[in-house]
Amino acid sequence: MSVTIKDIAKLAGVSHTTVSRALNNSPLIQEETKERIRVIAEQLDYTPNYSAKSLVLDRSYNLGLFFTTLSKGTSAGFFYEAIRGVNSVIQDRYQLIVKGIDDYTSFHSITRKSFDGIIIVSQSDDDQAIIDHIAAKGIPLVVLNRPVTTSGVLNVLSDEEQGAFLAASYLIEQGHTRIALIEGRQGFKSAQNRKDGFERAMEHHRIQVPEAYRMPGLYDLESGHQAMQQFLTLKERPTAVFCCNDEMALGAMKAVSEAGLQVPQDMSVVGFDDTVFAAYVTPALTTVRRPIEQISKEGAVRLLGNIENKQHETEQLLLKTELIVRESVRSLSL
Amino acid sequence: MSVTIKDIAKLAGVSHTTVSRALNNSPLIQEETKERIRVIAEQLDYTPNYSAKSLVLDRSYNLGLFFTTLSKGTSAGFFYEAIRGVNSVIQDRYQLIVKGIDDYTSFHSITRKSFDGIIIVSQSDDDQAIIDHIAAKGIPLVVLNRPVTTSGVLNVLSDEEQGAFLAASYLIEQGHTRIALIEGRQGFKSAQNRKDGFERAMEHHRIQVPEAYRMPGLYDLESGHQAMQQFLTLKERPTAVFCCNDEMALGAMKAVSEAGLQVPQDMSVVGFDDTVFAAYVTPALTTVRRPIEQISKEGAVRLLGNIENKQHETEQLLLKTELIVRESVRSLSL
DNA sequence: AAGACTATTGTTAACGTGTGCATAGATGTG
DNA sequence: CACATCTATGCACACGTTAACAATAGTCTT
Repeated sequence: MSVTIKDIAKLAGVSHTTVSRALNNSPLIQEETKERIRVIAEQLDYTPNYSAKSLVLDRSYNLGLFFTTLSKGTSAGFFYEAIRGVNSVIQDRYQLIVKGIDDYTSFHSITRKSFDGIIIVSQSDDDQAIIDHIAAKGIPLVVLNRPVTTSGVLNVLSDEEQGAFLAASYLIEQGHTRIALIEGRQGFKSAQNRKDGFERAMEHHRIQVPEAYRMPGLYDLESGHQAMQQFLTLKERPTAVFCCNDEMALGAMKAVSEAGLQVPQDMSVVGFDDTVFAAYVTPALTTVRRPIEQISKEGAVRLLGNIENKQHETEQLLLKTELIVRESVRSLSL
Repeated sequence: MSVTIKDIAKLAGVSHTTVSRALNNSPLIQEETKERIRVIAEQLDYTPNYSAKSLVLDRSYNLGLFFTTLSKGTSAGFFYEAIRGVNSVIQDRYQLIVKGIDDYTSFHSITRKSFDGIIIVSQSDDDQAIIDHIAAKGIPLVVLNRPVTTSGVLNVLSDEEQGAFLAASYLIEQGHTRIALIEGRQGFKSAQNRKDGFERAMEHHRIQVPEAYRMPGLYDLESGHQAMQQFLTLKERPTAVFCCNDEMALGAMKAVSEAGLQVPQDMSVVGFDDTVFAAYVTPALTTVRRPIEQISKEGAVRLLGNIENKQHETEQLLLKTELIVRESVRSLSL
């Protein structure tokens, strides 16, 4: 049996209502009464029953943090940074409930009663279904990492198209003209954005990219590895490869060294994400940094604001990406 | 306003009691009545209010997944695999609440009412305080990744001492005698276990490790990098370095190549954990694999069993580690 | 000093669900 | 046919908390 406000009330010789008010620091209660009740609560090691609170206050104290998938395709570093960012903001005001969207067989159980607010770290257009569901239920929602136009939904993301443009342009500025592309996972919005930025840079500088210089990828080490192996068999090899994330870049670099070649002397490589190990591989990887932790922090802050003020500040926040030049690209212009 | 069992009752012309029983598939209710009620519930898009259920059933439907820290020292891959493992087991029966133990200012709010069970992924002896608290409250608990003897607490971990022994012995078998150690983060149990395994191998083969061959580390890239830089300044350098995790090994390898030397020709390196990138760095890293995802799955399965059967199967499950030989160690015995 | 007002506390109902007990009807039994 | 038994349902209360309203005592005003 756990201790309730009624137990406290009995000991303090007051009604349980007074105890409730005292513990919630209501101005209605005399200061000395409050103090007396607080002391007793402390002694009894009282903890409020949050189920009861939730029932009457119509708040769950739960915040959902949903990823497109937990089981496939989400990179560990991304996942980690996102949770860290959100966690650092919510502190102990809410419980953080982590879920993979693809684990839901039905969105039925997602209601106003079970979540005070939801953060979706979205990697795929397929997430639109759950976004619509949540918006329809009127649950405060912020979508991170992917642009979204649903009305009433907050949106925080980085400008990945611009980042890819930067990286691809950098390759061109270093004198490369035979440039290949390893694409991201099919269906992930980021894959499309990064490819778009790449294409724009190519068109802008009037560089042709033959079909053989394009390979699909899955955002993992192995697919980057395979794609680069493919490029290395070509008669006229590319001199540089733009990889849509760092993990594929690492896999690609592995393939280069296995073939007895060197990065960047024989092949230049750029990645995307600036994961923690990018600076530590040899050669250090030139890549694009996007502020995931900042995105998730901003998202959480905005969500909390939205929950508490009820005001729908429906704006999209676009954070800039940054090219991090290291050692994996050779300059051909000298 | 959301729909409740009373709304359904009104439409079905029965009492809310009957609706409650019908939806919980009680044998007391006639089959056709059940069906009629189910249809109406479906039409109204009824979802039970879990706060109310929790209040009366005294179950929270929450499972806590606590890490020693979210903000410092936990590696992304470790974190990711642990969450995946647990998530794959619980499916939709419970909500998974992720927290960092160091975010708690007080354990006061951790009660039977707020968690049906808790999984602690423990990396430090300091976690004993929260373990004691949870055990005292009588909440079903499983501790992963670190040995624990508290009575009534389930425990699943890998035998890291043995893994480190394997790896260190392997270095010796390859003919190395000047072997250095980069230790794990101070206070983390794994750091102690791995060091112990290393020491045991050295003693077993009667190999002396001078003080200059031991450096503290923080489990991150940078500390591995610094430690190796230190070793490289020594007059009589080690020929091999045992790093207490892969990230430090990667940092160490970086330092070697920065010094114009090569792994494994000039310096052999072994890591620990077999993180995803271990196979893809150049040279591929020889390391020790421990089954984190399996540990977290086993842990979750046992916890659920414990919650539902109430039987305390207080056993410790020790999973074996495995040496993964790749290319980062040179054989001196030829 | 009577009425109005204020400060503090208590009474009671409500949130949505589950369950022990009562009840009514149906069925069986000798 | 009287009684026991069984089946299906309803009634009333409980879980722990908050909040609208009521009540009491004290203070102020004129």
